Amino acid sequence: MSRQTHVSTLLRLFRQFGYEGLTLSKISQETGLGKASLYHHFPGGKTEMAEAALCQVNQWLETKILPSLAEAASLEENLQIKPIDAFRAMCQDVNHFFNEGQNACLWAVLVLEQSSNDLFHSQISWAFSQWIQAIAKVLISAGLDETLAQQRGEDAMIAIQGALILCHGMHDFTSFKRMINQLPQQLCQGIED
Amino acid sequence: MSRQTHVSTLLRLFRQFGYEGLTLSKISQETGLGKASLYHHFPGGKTEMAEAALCQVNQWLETKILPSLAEAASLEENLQIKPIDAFRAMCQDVNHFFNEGQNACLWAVLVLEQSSNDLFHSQISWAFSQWIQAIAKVLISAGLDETLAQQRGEDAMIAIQGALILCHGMHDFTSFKRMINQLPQQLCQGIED
DNA sequence: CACTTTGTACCGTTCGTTCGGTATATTGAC
DNA sequence: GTCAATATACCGAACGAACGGTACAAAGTG
Repeated sequence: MSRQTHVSTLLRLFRQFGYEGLTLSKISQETGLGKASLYHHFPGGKTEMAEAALCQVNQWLETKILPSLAEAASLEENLQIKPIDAFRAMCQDVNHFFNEGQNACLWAVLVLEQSSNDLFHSQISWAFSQWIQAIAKVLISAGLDETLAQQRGEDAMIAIQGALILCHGMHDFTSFKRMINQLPQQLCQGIED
Repeated sequence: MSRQTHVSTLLRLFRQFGYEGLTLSKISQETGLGKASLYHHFPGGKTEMAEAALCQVNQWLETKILPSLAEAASLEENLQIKPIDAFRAMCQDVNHFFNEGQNACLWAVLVLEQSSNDLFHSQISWAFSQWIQAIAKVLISAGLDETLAQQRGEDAMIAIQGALILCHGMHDFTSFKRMINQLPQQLCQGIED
C-alpha cells in the first residue's frame, strides 16, 4: 500500500474531527496501519498527514474546478462555453465533492482552529483567492465590472462555506442543495447572454 | 470573582481554539484561576465550561437579536418599525458581536468538531432555527411568501457564517463588512415599503 | 464560627512520537 | 541461477509529556 492510498482516509478523518480532535490512535484504527507505520509514510507526523490531506483538496481545486473556469474565461474567438454553464458544472463538482453537503470542508475546519492556523494558512488562503479569481475572470470576460466580479466570486465562497456550516448545524442538508441550484444564476445576474 | 465573570474569557478561548484544541492549562492560565477553582465554578469540567460559553452566545441571540426582530414582525396597528431598519439594527449587532468579523463563531467551531457535536448540537440547532424563523416572520409580516421568507432567513445565516469563514481564511475582513452592509437590502428585495 | 474559594500535589489515561526489529520484495554481483 | 545486499512496508512496545480530573488542606471571607 502506497502513501497516497491512505490520504483519502486522512482527509475524511481530519475534516470530520479537526486537527486537534483527530488522534493518531484513530488514524491508526481507520487506516489499519500501526502508529509506527504511519510515521514511515509521513515522517513529519500528524502535521504532514494533515498537509497531505489539505494538499489533496487543493489538487481537487486545481484539477477539477480551476481549469474549466479558466477555459470559460478565455477570450478565444470561438467562445463556446457560456458562463452559466461553467458555473453549473462547477456547482455539480462542488455538490459531488461535498457529498451533497454532508462532508465538511477541510479549509473551514482548519481555519477555525487557530492552533493549526499558521501552519496551513498560506495554502488555504491561496485556494480561496484562486477560486475567487477564477470565477471573477469568467464574469469579467462576460463583460461584468471588475470589482463586482470579484465580489461575486467572494459571494460564491461565502455561499458554499456558509451553507456547509448551516446544514451541519441543523443536520438538514436541503439548504445546501438549494444553494447549489441557485448559485449559477445568482453569479450570472445582469450579464448579457 | 463570580462564575459569570470568566464566561466571556471561556467564550473567547473556545471560539479561538475549538473544544478539543483548548486545554485546561490554557484556561487556567488565561483566567488566572487554578484548576481547583475552575472545577469549583464548573463542576462538570471542560464540558460545562463550553456549555457556559455556548449559553452566553445563545443568550446574546435571545436578548439582543430575537426581541427586536419579533417586534418588527408584530402586526400591531401602529407598525412603526420597517423591516429594513430591523435588519440594519440586527446587522449592526452582528457586526459588533463578531468584532467586524475578527471573532470566530462558536456555533461554527463546535459544529465542525464531530467529537463535540452531539453534546452541543441541540442548542446550536435551536439557535440557528430561532434566528431563521425570526427573520422569516419579519418578512412574512411584510407580505413575503412564506417559503421565500424562510429561505431568506437561511440565506442570512449562510452569509454570516460563510463570510466569517472566508475572512478568517484570507486574513482579510473587508468581505464581512461588505456582507453586513448588503444583507439588509438583500433580505428586503421585492417587499413593499 | 461556618462557608466559599484556592494552592498543591497527585491520579490514571492518552497524547504524539520514537525505537528496535521483522517480514517480503527487488536488486546487484558473481 | 544463487545468494547476499538493499529497499520498502509494517508492527509491538515503550517513551516523556500533557491531558482532564480529583483529594485535601490551607487561606480567605462574612
